[in-house]
Amino acid sequence: MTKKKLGTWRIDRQLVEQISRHAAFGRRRKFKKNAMLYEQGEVSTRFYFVLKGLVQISIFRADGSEVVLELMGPETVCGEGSAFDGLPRFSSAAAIEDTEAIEFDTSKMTEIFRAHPEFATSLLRVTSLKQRVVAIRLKHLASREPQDRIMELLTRLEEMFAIDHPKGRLLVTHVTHEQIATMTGTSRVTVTRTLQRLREQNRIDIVDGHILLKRRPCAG
Amino acid sequence: MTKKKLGTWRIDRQLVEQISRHAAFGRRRKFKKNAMLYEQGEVSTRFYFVLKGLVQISIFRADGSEVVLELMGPETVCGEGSAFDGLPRFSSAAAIEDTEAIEFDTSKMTEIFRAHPEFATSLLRVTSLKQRVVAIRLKHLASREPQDRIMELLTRLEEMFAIDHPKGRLLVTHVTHEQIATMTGTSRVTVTRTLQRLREQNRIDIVDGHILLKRRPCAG
DNA sequence: GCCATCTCGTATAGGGCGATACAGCCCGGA
DNA sequence: TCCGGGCTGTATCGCCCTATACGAGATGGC
Repeated sequence: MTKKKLGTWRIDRQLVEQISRHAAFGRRRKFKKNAMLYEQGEVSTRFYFVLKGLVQISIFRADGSEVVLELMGPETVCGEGSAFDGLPRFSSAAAIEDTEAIEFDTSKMTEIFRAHPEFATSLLRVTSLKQRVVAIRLKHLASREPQDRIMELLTRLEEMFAIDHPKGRLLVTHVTHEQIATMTGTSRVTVTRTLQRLREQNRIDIVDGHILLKRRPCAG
Repeated sequence: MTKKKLGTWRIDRQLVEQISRHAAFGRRRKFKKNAMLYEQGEVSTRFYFVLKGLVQISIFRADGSEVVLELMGPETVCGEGSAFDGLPRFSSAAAIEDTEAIEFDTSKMTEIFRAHPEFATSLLRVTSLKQRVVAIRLKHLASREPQDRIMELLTRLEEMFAIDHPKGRLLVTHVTHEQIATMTGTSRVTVTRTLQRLREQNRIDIVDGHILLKRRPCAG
C-alpha cells in the first residue's frame, strides 16, 4: 500500500475557487524541498496560497523543541496571520516537498478590497476556519490525557484523509508512533500503549499497517 | 487593593478606533449578567464588539466539562469566527457581568466592505491577532507539564494587565487557583503547588494577594 | 458579633506517564 | 543471503499529578 504524505488541512471547494479567482493579485513562486516560505521572528506582509506540494508549519520553543502545528497541502492558505497583524511571525513554514504557491502581499490589500470586497470576505472565511480548527485543538490539548490528545489528532486526520471501509474509516496517511508523539506532546511509548488501549476498547483497529477508526456505536 | 476582574485580552488602541468608527453598521445591545451572547452549536452571522462588562468564552466537551478559552473585556471582538465561516458556533459566550456590546451581522458585510475596505482590513487584523494568541497557547499546551501551562497563562495575563513594580510586573487581575486550574487543564491542588514551586525558583512572588512576575535574570 | 462560604495550604493514597532499555519485525541494500 | 536501521511492542522504575479530604484564614451577609 502506498505511503502517501498528506496535509492536515483542507478548505472547501467553493472557497478555493473564490481565492483562485483573485490569484492575479499575487505572484506565483516555487520553493524547493526544504526551502523556507517564512521563518519565525521575521516581519512580513506576505502570505501564501499553496498550489502544489506540502508545507510544514511549526513553532520552535525557547528550548529549541519543535511543535508541528499543521501540514498544509494544496489549496490551503498559510502565513496570513502575521501578514495582516504586522507582528513578527509566530511560526515557521518549510516546504517538505517541492512546492508551488501564490504569494500575496497585504500592503496594498485595502485598495484591492475596495474593488473586490468579496475577496475580503473570502479571506475572513479562511481566517475564521483556521480559528475554528485551532480552537478545537485547544479544547483537546487542554486535557492532559494522552488518549484525548491522540484521538483528537486521529479525528482531524480522518476528516481530511480517510476513505470508507466496511468497518469505519481508514486513514490513508501513514504516520509513525514517533510522529504522533511529537504532534500530541507525549512520548512514543505512550502512543504505542494508548493505541493498544484504543484497540482493546474497540475504537480503532490496525489494517495493513494503517489505522482504522471504527464506527462508533452511537452512529450506527 | 481592588480585586478588579479583567479580561485575558486586549487589542491596540488604533485598531479599537478603526472598529469603533464603523459602529454605525451594527446595533448596540445590552446583556444582563449570566445572559448568553451566543451558544455553542447554533448557526449565526452575528459577532460582537464589547464596550463594557466581561464575557466568558468557553467550549463544552462531550462529557460536559468546560474549557474556558478567554475572558473578553471592553474593546474586544468575539464571535466573529463562526459568524464568517457560516458553521455552527464552536464556543459559547456568557456575560459574567452586565455587558454592553455592538452587534454586527456578516450577512451584508461584503457590500459594506466595498465602501469601507479599511473595515475589512481591521477585521482581518483582529482575526489574525486571535490566531496568534491561540497558536502561542497551543505551543505551551502541547507540553504536558503543568508549570509550562501555568506560566503561559501568567505571561499572557502579564501582557494584558500588569503594571510596573520595582521587582518586576504586578498582575492587577485577581485570579483564583481554581480559575487557573480550569484555564490550564490541571487541578486546583497542582496550581497551588506549582505557584509554590515558582516562588521557590524565584520566578514569581505574591504581593498583597496579587501575583508578581519577577524580572528574569536574563532581562536585567 | 456570628455563621456560611470561598479560598488557600497541606496530607495521603493510587495510578499513569516519562525515561530507559531491549527484543522482534519488516524492509532495503550490499 | 546476510546485515543494519527504523518501527513497534514490552518491561521496569521513579516521579509527579489527580482525587479526596481537612483545617485555617479571609470575606460577606444578617
